[in-house]
Amino acid sequence: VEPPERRRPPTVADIARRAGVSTAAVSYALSGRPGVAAHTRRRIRAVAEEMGWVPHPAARALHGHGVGVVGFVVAGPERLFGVDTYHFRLASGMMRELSAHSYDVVLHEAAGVHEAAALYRRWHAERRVDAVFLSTLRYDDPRIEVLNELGMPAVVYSGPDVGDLAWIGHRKSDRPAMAETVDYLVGLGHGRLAYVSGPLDMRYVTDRVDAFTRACRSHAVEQSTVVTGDDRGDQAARITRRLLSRPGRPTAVIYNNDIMALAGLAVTTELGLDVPDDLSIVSWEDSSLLRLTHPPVATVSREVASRGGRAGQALLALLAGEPMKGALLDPVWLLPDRSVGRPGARSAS
Amino acid sequence: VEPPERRRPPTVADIARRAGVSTAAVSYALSGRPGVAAHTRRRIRAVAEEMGWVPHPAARALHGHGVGVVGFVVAGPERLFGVDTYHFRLASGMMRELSAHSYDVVLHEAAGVHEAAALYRRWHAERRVDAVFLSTLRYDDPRIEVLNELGMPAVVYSGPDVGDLAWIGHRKSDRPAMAETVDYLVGLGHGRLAYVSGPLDMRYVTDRVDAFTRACRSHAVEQSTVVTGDDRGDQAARITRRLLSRPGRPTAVIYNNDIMALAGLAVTTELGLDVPDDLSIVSWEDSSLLRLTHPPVATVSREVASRGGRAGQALLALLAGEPMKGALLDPVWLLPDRSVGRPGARSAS
DNA sequence: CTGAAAGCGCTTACAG
DNA sequence: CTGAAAGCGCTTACAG
Repeated sequence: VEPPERRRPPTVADIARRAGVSTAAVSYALSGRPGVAAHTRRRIRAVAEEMGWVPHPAARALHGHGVGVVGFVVAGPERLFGVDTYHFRLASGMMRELSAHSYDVVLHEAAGVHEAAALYRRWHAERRVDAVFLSTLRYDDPRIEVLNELGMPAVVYSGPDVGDLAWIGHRKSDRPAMAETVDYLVGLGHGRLAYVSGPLDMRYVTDRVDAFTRACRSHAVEQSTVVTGDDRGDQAARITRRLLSRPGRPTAVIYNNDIMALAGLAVTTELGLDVPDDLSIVSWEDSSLLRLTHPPVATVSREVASRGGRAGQALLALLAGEPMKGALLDPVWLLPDRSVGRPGARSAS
Repeated sequence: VEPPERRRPPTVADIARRAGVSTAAVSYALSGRPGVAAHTRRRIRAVAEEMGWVPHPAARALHGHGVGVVGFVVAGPERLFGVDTYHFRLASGMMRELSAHSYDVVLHEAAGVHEAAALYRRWHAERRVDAVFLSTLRYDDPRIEVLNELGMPAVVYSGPDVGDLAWIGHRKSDRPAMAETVDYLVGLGHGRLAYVSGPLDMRYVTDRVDAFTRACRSHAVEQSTVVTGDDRGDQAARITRRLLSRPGRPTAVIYNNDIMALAGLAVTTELGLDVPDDLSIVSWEDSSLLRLTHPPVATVSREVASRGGRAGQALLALLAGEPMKGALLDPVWLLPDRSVGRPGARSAS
């Protein structure tokens, strides 16, 4: 057996020599731009094909062409990596769309939005990516500023209010879905509702909180509670324990994500309470985890990967230079399941 | 509003002009190699710093230097992406290690090992990555062959039997941990054990199956069952239902991952059985999910991200040209929890 | 329509 | 120790 040597791949010069033309002719022929006769083009392409030629991206990048890479920085907090799968699912959908067009996706974790912004600067200086995707917008998000300053092509997952950057998102963020969820619970007879939220510096969280509060007020529910969570399951468990062990405990709880809902469900069961008779449980952003629990948990939104796919399409449009300002995602709604019912149904019947 | 312009970053020529030296002097000064006087070097570096110079990776790549990117292809099956978080956690640990050394990580999903091998060919031809990380080895894995043929630097997560490629892994794969787990369960009095495995084309799976079978045989347990799963929760639920509804049902089940264990736990509870009195449950590769369930589930291995970190270190060694053939990971063992107990403890007490 | 030439930003032998 | 020059693989005005 021969030693596995990295064979030197053929260059345009090799092709030019073999085809008996100049490297410029090869370049024009291969790029598909006018400048060579049709038959010359055919011949050059045949030679290139035969020699297994593939363009060297570094050489192309030197001429201002893209490097064929899109970056996605997941901005902390660090303790969530590998627990909350939300961003990975988003990335997964995005990758599928982009890789079909030969784009690679660089995934990066940053401890926070400032670290993410610093990374954008480095990526820009080193020309490592052609565009970035950005999600989970904060208030006064420093990333937006930096991207605008650098003139770095970007798609932001948010509402239509991110300055000049392109975006995808829902028309009124998560407000309509939250309002509808509260309507549904109230319609079932729930009078004491709680929302265990995510961190309040996230814009989508305050949107949900606000919609929750408004909807509860408009229905004049007996009691509405918002508890600020940190998206972690163990904290959600502690919060749930506290909520359920006080008098006038809620009859329905909405959790910010599936890990939290899972933890809430476990605590409820452990306390000897029944779901949904004693407590109805609703979650957001499910990863299909909650269809495996007993009982399965109702969730507002599931198809995270498909939203990542839409992000990928938006990025492709942007990179192709197409006019691309914003794209609305399909609205999400509560999908009821056995974790939700009329309060006290068992004891009542 | 002005269109956001991409400012032209400074080049070595800019620095040379400003410092009054040649571009060669700049290159030597910046690379840290001999060729310029110490004070010249200092001055040039100061100018570079002041101008915010960062090397253009494409230009460096043209000289045979690496592009500063490591690739990790997760090879199917597709339906698992975004559900099983194992590879993401592995990638997360790897990223942390590599990004500290300014390497980016390209994550890619492929439908299977042949698709992954094809992607390696493209990456090699396009010089997109300096090295790859490869996990979840199959039998006669085509990826190994292709990587050897291309002479592409790679670290394989496996045992020490991958030809000339570098590897990380456990000395005897997962065999010792599985054997110890069976010992532990038998020691508690379990006589009917089941292992709900992953797909049998994975080498680590057959290692676990083999160790399970041997250990059960050596203890002469009354009954040992291996059911081949596909790593999905819904299938694990069906398997568990079948296992538990037949006479002589197992008293302890080992699941191949945490999603399967979660589903198994839910089915057991739904059937009105108690964990651990009626059934003890053990899982593998937990993402901390199983510390949130009721009861929390005993798992064999948890620190997946830290193993990804070790992979990252191995890759860095390889890329630095250090002699790097193999590295052993810390052994993993069963961490008992409340999902495991003596069979029939409650009825007995 | 075609070719010779310069250039992208960096590195590296090669003379001084 | 230093500088002028060539080159990595490709692209793109610019003459013919």
